[in-house]
Amino acid sequence: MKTPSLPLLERPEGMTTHDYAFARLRQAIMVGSFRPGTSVTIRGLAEALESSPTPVREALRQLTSIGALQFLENRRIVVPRITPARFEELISLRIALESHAARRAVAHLSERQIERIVAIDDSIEDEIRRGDQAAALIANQAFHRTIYTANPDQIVMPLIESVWLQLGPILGIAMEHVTELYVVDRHREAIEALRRRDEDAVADAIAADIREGIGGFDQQAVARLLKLAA
Amino acid sequence: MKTPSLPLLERPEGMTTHDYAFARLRQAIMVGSFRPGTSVTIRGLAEALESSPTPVREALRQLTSIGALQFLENRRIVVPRITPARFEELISLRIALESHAARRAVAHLSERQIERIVAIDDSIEDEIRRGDQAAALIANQAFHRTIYTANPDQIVMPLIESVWLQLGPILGIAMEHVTELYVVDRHREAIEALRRRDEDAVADAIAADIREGIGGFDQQAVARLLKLAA
DNA sequence: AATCTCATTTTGTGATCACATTTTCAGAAA
DNA sequence: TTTCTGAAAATGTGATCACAAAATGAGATT
Repeated sequence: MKTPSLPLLERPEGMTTHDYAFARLRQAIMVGSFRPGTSVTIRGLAEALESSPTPVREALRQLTSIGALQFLENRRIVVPRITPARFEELISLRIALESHAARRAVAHLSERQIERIVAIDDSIEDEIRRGDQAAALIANQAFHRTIYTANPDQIVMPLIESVWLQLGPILGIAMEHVTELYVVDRHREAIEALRRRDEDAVADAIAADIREGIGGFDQQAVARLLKLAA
Repeated sequence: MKTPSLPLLERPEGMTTHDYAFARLRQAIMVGSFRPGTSVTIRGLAEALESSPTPVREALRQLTSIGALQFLENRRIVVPRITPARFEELISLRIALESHAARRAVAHLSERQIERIVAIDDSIEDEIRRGDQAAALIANQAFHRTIYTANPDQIVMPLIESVWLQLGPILGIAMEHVTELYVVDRHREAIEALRRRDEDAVADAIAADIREGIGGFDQQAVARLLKLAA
């Protein structure tokens, strides 16, 4: 049983072993380090994380709760496989959730926060120029997250991250087979709409950003990617 | 540390201790057995469930992943408190998620399934007549769940249930202070729309059902309920 | 060469225990 | 009466172990 390698992640002092395991595994899945269908073992990950089964098992259980992993009937733990239909569901769900979240964040965004969002958008382009796909992905998520979490009572962010996690594995495959990073996004448009406090325009820009970004893969392209994953 | 009492739940043969603990705790929270702000302990629940800390802790960790519980900084485990603003967020999120889910289920519903949904709707009225609030609540959830899960590739149901769970505690309080059960719902309207395969009408009926049901509480009413919970 | 059998190994599960932190609360001090 | 103090109790954490189920793989059989 080969255990996938885990990207490093700083461990803040005082963080419990369980929280660290959860954060590290979560990030690994989010950035596409695990292939769909990969199976992992508690003991294997415990060893990789230099800890013991108990906290790792708790982390894995949490990850299944948010759809990032799956405990099968035969007690095997696997990264869920993605079908073209499931992929399409995930994309349409992203659009529904994130337009909703963006719309409800508009009223809470200060000029200051909008400037921060602009800075994040610039950093995305930096990472793309540098060719660091994983960093660009993280920055792109930060762009979206910063908008949505401007709403202080927001409940939706964990749900959105759950969908991101479920898209992680296919994203990892896509990154491997794309030589040139796509630069197309609707971030400028979203920012302009934020400045105008135009909720409809913000929601539309976010929806278009998703649809034309990862959602832009047609069914054939997804099927091709998934074949590569088998 | 008084441990809240848990509604009984059948334990299928072969179900692991952890799965049983999770299912039982989840249902308890879903039907409002736990008050907002209540704190629970691992050992207390382990005793109530006649098992040991390990599987219970895993179940609690999962429940935090879906927003049903909260591990505080000081390591206390509590049922999240609800503010009027949070309540409003949850309702608007329910509407966004469930209209989306309903819309995407329409094409998959067979006549047969629609008849099953009608039967469930009848059973809701039975339970209301009988005065069994918890049973009516469960049946109402079954009504919604049956519609949404007609879509076989659906991803959204776990997210919807997460929102239901977060509404559970305030629902429990509401049930205690409402003598007569409200019978108003838009189920008939939704069923008619399903029969016509009218996606927009289905989405509208579901949205109205939520808005006029639990969502119908205005901020003042919610604040009053929450004061009762303190 | 393909399939079957069975012993070995691997793996998830759940109970237990030691430890450190937090909470509780009785008694002293102001 | 209120506040402070410190010892005892309660609690979350994580490592370990025994157990049962599942997976593995070598050797036998067809």
